[in-house]
Amino acid sequence: MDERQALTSFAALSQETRLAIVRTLVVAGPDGLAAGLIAERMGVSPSNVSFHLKELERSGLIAQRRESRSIVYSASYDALAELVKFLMEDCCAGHPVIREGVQRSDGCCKPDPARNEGDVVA
Amino acid sequence: MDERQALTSFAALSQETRLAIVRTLVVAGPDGLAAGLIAERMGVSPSNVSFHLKELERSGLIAQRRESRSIVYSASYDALAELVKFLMEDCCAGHPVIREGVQRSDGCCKPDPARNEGDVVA
DNA sequence: TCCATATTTCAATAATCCATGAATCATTGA
DNA sequence: TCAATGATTCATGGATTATTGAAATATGGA
Repeated sequence: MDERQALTSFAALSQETRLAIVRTLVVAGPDGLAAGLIAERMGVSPSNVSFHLKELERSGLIAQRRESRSIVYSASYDALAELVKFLMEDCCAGHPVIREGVQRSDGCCKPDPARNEGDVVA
Repeated sequence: MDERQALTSFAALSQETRLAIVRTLVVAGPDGLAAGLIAERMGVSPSNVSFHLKELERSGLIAQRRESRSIVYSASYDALAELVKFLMEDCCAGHPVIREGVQRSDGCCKPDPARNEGDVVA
């Protein structure tokens, strides 16, 4: 991920509705959600959600596909991972303290003892 | 980190000059850099850098201290780690795929065998 | 105290972003 | 083809953000 894309990704995530959309789509999974459903869940107008969805798509954080009459949006897991990576690398570059802080506190980066071979960290 | 702070942090990082400042301060380390030096390195006017520094401080990503005539800014590693964590948790919540992607590709989350006890973390 | 340095604050302007509602486009089924 | 559905686009107005240069504030040394 280049800086330009990171900037637009950060901009995309800096708006309440858009952050909520991304969180919702991440939870929704690869099947995604139709624009109308998203608008309903967010409690915003169709044209407004369309505006934000376009912004998110421009950043690459979500993808769209047409499905009959609906346009279905889904989270781009790759882009999200790339963004985390970008942030981590910038941080790690200067100070390992940060990545340690991340690894330590939430279990997200900690190797899960329950998981077996094929684990990423191993 | 609550959502409100994540939003302002993303907003802070969504501006080219500010992202550059953060990267520079992370590399600079805990000693930080004086505002004037930052302005010089970024190639922007003192008043403009002051505007952006205030924005970054408001988000909590950097901290300031006075040192004689200078005001010295430094990266807030805690806040940066919290932000990465926020992004990771939101991602991980819905899809482990993302954290896997992050862990796998850059070695940032991999424990470094070369490092020995007494490293920053200890 | 007076001056120079380092930085911020302020005011004004330009630029960008967000919300709204009307109009338009694409798809489906009668 | 016509009407209905689902969604986007467009134009507008209001709000926030960014840039600039001048003025103000704080510190340290002569």
